[in-house]
Amino acid sequence: MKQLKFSHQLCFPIYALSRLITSHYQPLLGELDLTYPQYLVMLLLWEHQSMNVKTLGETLMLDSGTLTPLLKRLEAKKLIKRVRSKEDERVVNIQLTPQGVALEQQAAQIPLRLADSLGVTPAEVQELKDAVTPLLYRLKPALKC
Amino acid sequence: MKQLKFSHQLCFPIYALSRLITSHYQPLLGELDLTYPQYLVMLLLWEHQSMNVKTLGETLMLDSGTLTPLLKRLEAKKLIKRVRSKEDERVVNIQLTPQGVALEQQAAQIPLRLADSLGVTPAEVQELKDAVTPLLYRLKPALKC
DNA sequence: TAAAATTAAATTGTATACAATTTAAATCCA
DNA sequence: TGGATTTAAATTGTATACAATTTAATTTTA
Repeated sequence: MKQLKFSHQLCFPIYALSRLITSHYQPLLGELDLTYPQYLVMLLLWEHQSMNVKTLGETLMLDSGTLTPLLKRLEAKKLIKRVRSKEDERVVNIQLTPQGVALEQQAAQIPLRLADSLGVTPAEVQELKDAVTPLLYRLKPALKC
Repeated sequence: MKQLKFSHQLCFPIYALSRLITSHYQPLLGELDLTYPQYLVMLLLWEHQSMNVKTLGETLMLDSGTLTPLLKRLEAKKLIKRVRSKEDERVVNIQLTPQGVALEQQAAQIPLRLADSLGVTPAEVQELKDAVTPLLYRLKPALKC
């Protein structure tokens, strides 16, 4: 059945490439004792200082079922604090601790080291981003979240 | 720190798009009681009849820690059989049951229905595959597996 | 305004992923 | 040939993902 041939599948290369890139991050992030999703959260906090769980979830396209335990692990490592909002008790704000702020210095070289590990040129990176990003944000509204 | 800006990250769009596409597969695969990685295994078996765990792992870039429990679940659903090779007792061959063979008919419309769900044109699909696939197979040898 | 509906997190349960180790079988080679 | 090495799966343990439900707080609205 031609349409079910494995090599015809679009999705597999994206699924496999995602895991492959993550595996290249792993030794770099391991030096900081972070996983890749934890690193994404830290990137957002370094940029925005404080975000709540809902906003983190919208940006990363992850739900509270994934984020709550992940954030508890970052809290256990003393990189963040989880603070319930005074104005709206349903909301939990995530803030960096001094250790969380300080970790940014150690992370500074990761993007360059990752590109080196992958052996990709800036042009290739841009081409790939240009191919993937529009589809991602066109599809995103279709999600329930 | 400019290089750590979230919007500059290459990897996130690929990571998020992979999960987003999988979420579009989910309702279609749910009709067959399959997950996306289980569907990938079934695609390979429909094409090749029999594959061992190692070959499945090389093709899907998954290790036995992922595949062994996944294959046990497919076996519990009576879609496959796990048969230890007579020639080499270390090898486990995966074979389709009659139910596993029959499921291909029910899966026939999934690729078209997925493309419809994503709202992508064949040209867009091809462009994306062309951007992703070369990098995937260039990076693959760097993996230990 | 008080019950109904909505919202934000947390919780529960299932299924990947993957590192690291273990087990058992096959192969190497001194 | 027989111990050392290698190989294929399985196992163990940790960390995502995500559907579905629950809990608690806020907002809507009759």
